[in-house]
Amino acid sequence: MTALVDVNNFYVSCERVFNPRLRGVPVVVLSNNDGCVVARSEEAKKLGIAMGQPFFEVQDMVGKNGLQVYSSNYALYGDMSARVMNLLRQFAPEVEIYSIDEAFLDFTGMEHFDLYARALEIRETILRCVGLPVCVGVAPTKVLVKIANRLAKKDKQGNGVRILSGDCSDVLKSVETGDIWGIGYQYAALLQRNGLKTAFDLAHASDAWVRKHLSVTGLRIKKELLGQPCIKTDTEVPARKSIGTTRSFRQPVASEAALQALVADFAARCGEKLRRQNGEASILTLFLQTNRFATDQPQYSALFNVSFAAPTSSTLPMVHAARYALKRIFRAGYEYKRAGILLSSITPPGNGPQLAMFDPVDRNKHGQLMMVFDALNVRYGRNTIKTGAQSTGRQGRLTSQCKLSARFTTVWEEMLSIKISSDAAPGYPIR
DNA sequence: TCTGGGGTCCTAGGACCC
DNA sequence: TCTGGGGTCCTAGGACCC
Repeated sequence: MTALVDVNNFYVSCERVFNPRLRGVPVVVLSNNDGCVVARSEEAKKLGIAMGQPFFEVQDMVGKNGLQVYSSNYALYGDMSARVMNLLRQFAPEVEIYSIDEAFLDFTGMEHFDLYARALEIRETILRCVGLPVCVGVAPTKVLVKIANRLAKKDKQGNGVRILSGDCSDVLKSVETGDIWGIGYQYAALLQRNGLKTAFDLAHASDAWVRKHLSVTGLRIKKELLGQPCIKTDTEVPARKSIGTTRSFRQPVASEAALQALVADFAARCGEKLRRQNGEASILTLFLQTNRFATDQPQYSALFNVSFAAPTSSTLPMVHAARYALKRIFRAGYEYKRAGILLSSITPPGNGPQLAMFDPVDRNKHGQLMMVFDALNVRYGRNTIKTGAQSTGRQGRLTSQCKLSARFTTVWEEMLSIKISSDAAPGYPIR
């Protein structure tokens, strides 16, 4: 058996831990650029706000319905997530951290325990120690445990725990195909066209048909619905196969000079992420896009790959490659809305392909330099030291964050302070 | 006016090898 | 008329996840 622990409305719940006034009222958290809604409280869902909906479409609810709005605060959410994951490790020998707010727990061999009581204990522990509400599903396969967790969340009268075992036919008949983990919008439409409406229908379709139309991934989902585990629990944190830094700009950017600085910033950020996982990359990709929603404006999008002579983790050749790539694909006369840098073909140090006889980058020198870069930037804050090609920070913010809460748990100066009056706590010394 | 960011896996097709 | 078999690697594109 496998358990899935998932924090309810994670980003919103994190904000509520430090601001109890947000409880019981509609709250949403926005995506990076304050563009889309990425988390909603139950009250916000009831107002009809959809996941991924552009914020400007619901903005009038701020005044009309008392909607509370927050920019995403990844420093806070990342730290809260780490606290939850640490607590979960005491409940199972193997924990797979699947995303920032959910984890699979391997319950193999625990079938003779009271799994329901154990799931309840997980829920109570997380709530008591971190202040976050979670739901727990338990089932024999990952696809089924996703369904169990979803049912636990949907049942408002229940206590946040749902166990699926034995014959699940009735449950599967109540689940629409689009609500199955791994069946997205396109596959759900395809299944619908072919008369498969529920998880039960998919589970009993022929293997050959599923394989043909939904590829091997679909076939695995089908078997998991029948209780045969096909998707392994992976507790090792896998090294990333690609690393990217991409941004949509609040104001479109037309000048090549401004883009040169921005792509240098993205490349430098990618280098930091790559070094954190102790990898080297062989390929750098730059892409540029105009605003695809502005259909009345001329559209252009392009992508350019640069291969390094030898795999590298140094920011300097990355910045150089990014600027070179921009020179190759930049076209004047367009308003660029989005750009990004991707690193790929990532290998452990010294293991990647070398494409040239001589590596133009002095590995030792760059290695030491980057250690100093990273140490300074960790100690004194991001971009304390950077390459001359990067932006100077004087151009003003390119992205916007309208309402960012404090980094309550990771920055001393932003820690929550509480005033206690002597009337509120008679008999206790006030500090 | 306004529309995120960061990933993974799979498939088809082309180029190339012996 | 008729034109092999068995591979690898790469890329682009499509699907999905949170």
